[in-house]
Amino acid sequence: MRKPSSERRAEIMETAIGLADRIGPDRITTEMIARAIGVTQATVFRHFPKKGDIWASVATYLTSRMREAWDRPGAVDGTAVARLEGVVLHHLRLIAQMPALPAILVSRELHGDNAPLRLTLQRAMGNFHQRIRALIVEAIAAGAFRDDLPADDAAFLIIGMIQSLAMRWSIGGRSEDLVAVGERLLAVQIAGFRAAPPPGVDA
Amino acid sequence: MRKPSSERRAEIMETAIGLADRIGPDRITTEMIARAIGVTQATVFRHFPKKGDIWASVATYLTSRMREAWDRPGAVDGTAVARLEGVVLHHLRLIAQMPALPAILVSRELHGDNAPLRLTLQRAMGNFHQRIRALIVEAIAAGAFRDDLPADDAAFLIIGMIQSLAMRWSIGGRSEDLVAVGERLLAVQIAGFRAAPPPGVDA
DNA sequence: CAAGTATGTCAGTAATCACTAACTTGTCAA
DNA sequence: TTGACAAGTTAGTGATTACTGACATACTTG
Repeated sequence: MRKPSSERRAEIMETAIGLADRIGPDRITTEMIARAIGVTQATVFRHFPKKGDIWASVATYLTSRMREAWDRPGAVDGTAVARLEGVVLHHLRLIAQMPALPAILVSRELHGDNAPLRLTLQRAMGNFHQRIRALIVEAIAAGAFRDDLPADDAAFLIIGMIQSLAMRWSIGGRSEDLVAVGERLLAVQIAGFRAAPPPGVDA
Repeated sequence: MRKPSSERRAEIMETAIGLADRIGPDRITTEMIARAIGVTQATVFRHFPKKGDIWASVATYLTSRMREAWDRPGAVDGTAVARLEGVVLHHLRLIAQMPALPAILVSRELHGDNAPLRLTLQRAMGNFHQRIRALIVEAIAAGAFRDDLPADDAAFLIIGMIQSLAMRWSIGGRSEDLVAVGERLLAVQIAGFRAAPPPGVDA
């Protein structure tokens, strides 16, 4: 089963991503990848000189997939709030398709060894934050969100909701419908952003 | 340097927790632990027959420390909201003291191999959720939070805020003051819970 | 003080890992 | 058709890892 290198490389990356979900990103061996594909271990090294090169490629692949999801043109119309919901739910759908994503993004395989790679990932996450923050700012300007809402922190709350939901979903047996639960939590969070300022003090 | 086994065991566990922060829970070797303590590798195995036993002990140690933080009697007085803030900030202080905590809690070392251990951790997390949920219910009853707030989901939002903040703090250089940022984010989150129901529709 | 036991070291072992060199086979263009 | 290169295999290597058994030395208790 001979394949052109580009195909084989893609196959190796996809296999690594798939295994990362079940085994854990840091525990995958080149032998496992080779076995899953149906080639010998040495073949893996023909296409990726170092094992770390696989993860570097995976990282750029994942960041591009994420950017795709964030910048999709379909999310251009509608209110800012609707677009915010669109971006968040789209990201959740991406995670549902690729459950290893959160685990890979925080793995030492990517963060521990390789400094430029770490920067790439941090920049990607930063972009996500900026995107959400911009939508929140827009929603405030449109009067949908309270005008004393700190957009920066609010964006972190949204991202936190996504991340922790994904983690819970991953550690639990994936029994729930990730997107459905996310939709519910997002509604609660957005309701809090929408509401008028708190009436008074409580202490 | 001969020590009683209980002391040595504690020393090994603390060293493992400390190394988990810098190296990553899944990458720690018995050699690293031994070296850090100043004994030979074989000594580690005298006190923990299997390497996994170290992590099992660490897990019960961590869960008990967390329970301590959640159930501290000092948090009994004050309004429900004030106690909620107390519990959250106390948990953040615990993380600041033990930065490896989030990484250990989601590591495959604890979740992948050992099924009963996984249950212990899930139960601990569940307890935390219940604790926060109960405080939210109380705050709703007291009129501090809107009465249409779903306590279950709101508790998940709080926990998500903590977890993602801890993760960001860990991956970034720990440059920020974890507790201070947490206080700020928590205020935003709670403001959303307090506010009156959203005035209208946006689409 | 003597003896037993708890703690520690020394020196391994088998398994596993990333990675390599030499050789073979498929593919495609001249 | 053939020559050249791309893709795959075989059979290793040294390094690392969790773990073990035999021996040494400190404590402690009768």
